[in-house]
Amino acid sequence: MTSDKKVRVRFAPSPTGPLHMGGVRTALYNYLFAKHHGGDFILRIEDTDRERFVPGAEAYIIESLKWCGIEPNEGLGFGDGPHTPYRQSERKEKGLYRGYAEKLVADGFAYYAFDTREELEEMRKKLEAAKVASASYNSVTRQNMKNSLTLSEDEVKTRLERGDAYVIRIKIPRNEEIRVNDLIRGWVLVNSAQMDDKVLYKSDGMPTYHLANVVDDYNMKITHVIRGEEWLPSAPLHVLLYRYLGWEEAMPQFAHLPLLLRPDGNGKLSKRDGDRLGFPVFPIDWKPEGGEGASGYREAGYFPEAFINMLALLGWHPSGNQEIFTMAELIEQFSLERVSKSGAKFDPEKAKWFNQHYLRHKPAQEILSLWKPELEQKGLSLPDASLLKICGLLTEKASFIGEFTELGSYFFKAPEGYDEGVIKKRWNENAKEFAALILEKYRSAKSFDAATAENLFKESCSEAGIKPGEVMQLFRVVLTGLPGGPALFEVAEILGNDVCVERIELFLSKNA
RNA sequence: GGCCCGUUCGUCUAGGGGUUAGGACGCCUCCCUUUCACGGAGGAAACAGGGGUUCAAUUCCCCUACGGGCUACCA
Repeated sequence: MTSDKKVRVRFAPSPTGPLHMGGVRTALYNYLFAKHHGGDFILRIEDTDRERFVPGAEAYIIESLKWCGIEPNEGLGFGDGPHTPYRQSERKEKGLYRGYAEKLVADGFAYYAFDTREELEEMRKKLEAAKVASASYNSVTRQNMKNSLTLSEDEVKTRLERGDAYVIRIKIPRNEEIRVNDLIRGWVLVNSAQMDDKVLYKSDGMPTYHLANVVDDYNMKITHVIRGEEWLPSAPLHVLLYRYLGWEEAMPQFAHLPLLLRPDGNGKLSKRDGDRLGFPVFPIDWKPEGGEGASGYREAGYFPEAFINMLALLGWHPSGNQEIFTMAELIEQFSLERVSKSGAKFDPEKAKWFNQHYLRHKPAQEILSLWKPELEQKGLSLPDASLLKICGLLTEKASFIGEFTELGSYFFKAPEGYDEGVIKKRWNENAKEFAALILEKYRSAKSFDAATAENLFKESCSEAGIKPGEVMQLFRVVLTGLPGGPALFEVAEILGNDVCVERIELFLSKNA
């Protein structure tokens, strides 16, 4: 066990595009685990694949984590730290991987392979034609390939000196039981006969994920590797690497997280799902330089707390029935033991519900500050005191602040049309009498608040000889144009009696 | 195909050898309410199938089915 050591975990994405919500969840669980144990959370960029590198992806990852409040205390974009650099391409430049690959060769755990892509392709075709179960470069097939195990020492030397292209492959033993202890799944056993001689060092001079990952985790003193389930099949390879490098004592513990599945059908959630499903799969908007972008939760109007809360519960569950969690509560309660084993499709409806919940529990002042930029942009203004009251009323009707402007349009301007159904049903002789009465009462009101507005309304009703219920909705339509909305007299108070009078007059002018 | 992982309401999940199998979202009904929403009270809704083990299995074991992942000089 490594329990006596300070917990250190890392999130190690590849900058091959925007980080999708599954990646954010992996980062979140790493963060929660680290904080729960008073440990460190590190961000490392695994950019060993030059071909898939996407400009802007790295900045996107950093900004996403910041928006979510998942702040690494060490790593790229977060002040670096004692193990700088945190970008694998830069670590490679410093020669941090090469030596380990050479050492593995020297120790007999790896070898040089000179096969061309065509030769590899040919081998696979042959094996497939022969109906071999796994057409791979392994303990059997390597005997027929061009590598330092089959070539003479002289030829290998000549080829290396001549500068022939080569890779370094791990020499997987022929038949050995490899055991991986996964904190979520328990022991996983794999026979090495099923494994292939994975490339550790590429011909372009870059280490592959497997080598770089193990070397960095060791050097950065990582104690727990928490990553997606797609890595479970290569965990035995990593175990072997720790062993061959002589680091078995320091090997981190593994925890493979269940995958986030596509809500609509089959397969794991992928970056390509973009906006296709009708909701975002990314934390924030992705706007590549030319290419096609995709929308994010931030721009869709989600609060980071809601997004995080929703994500935390997608694959992890506390022992009780609590569903609403602050980050601090998540940190306090999180444990890998309570992470589920099976993949999760997520439900956009529930995400919305979380947002609605957080919206309702936010102070009006904070909501207003979030709404204001849109109001200013659209040239809509009212005194803050009124806006604050409007926020209070609209909060109960909306799931997102983005709905406010439309939902409360009548606070800013007189209705341009009236709900026809209500008028047809309620605009009769009695109503006309009521309208004349309330117009006068509102016009001469000395002070005006919700209670006054309601009292005057009721007086008008009784004087016109009708029940309030008969004209209540009509009156709402007169003031707002709409058949539904927040408490009517609260609305009237915010509008003020002058505006109410104007709107009654406007209505009468159009509906004589 | 091979290897690995998984399978409780539509979805996220709790639970665990004997339970009325619990909660949440969504859906439906009722109450509150001028309306809509909120809130409150209810309701419909699940242990993939087959074999074992056991007095007893949804829970443990095996098989099958289904789902997922991996199978690159990608991560």
